[in-house]
Amino acid sequence: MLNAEASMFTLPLPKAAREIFFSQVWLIARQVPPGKVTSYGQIAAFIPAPPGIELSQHQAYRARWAGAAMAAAPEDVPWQRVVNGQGKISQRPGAAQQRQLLEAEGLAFNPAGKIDLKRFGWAGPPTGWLREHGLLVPPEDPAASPQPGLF
DNA sequence: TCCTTGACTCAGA
DNA sequence: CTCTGAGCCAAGG
Repeated sequence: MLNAEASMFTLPLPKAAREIFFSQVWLIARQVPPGKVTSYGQIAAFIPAPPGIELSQHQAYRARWAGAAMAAAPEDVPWQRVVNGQGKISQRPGAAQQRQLLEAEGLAFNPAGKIDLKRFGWAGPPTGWLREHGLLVPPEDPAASPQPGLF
């Protein structure tokens, strides 16, 4: 155990791996259209483990690495469209501005400060785009695609 | 060199 | 719905 008290810990990402990973986060974040949001974890799930990083470590930390990437995002990245997996804005200085920007794009927040991801959640990039950029294509939900020939 | 500092998510109870 | 625990460190001042 490490740092248990002050909220949450860690992000072990060596410089070389970080450069690759961050640029992929930004690439995906730039695809999120106005009026939609995605989450740190959803973006991160499209990105393969960077060279030299264990898969288990990647899976444990990639969402927080995505957060770190957004903190360092270039001007042209719509950082406000990335929220946490519960549909809430992660608490930090700048959170108020994020909410303001999203409301200006037409997003609605419930009294708990939560966005309805069924309504405003982004489906993610098209499969072809993901493949072109060397990103991971998520497995299809078998229940979502009806079998041809079956009633 | 020591110390601080970190935009997360998921499963279980 | 809320709450907990687990994941287990590299940079920069």
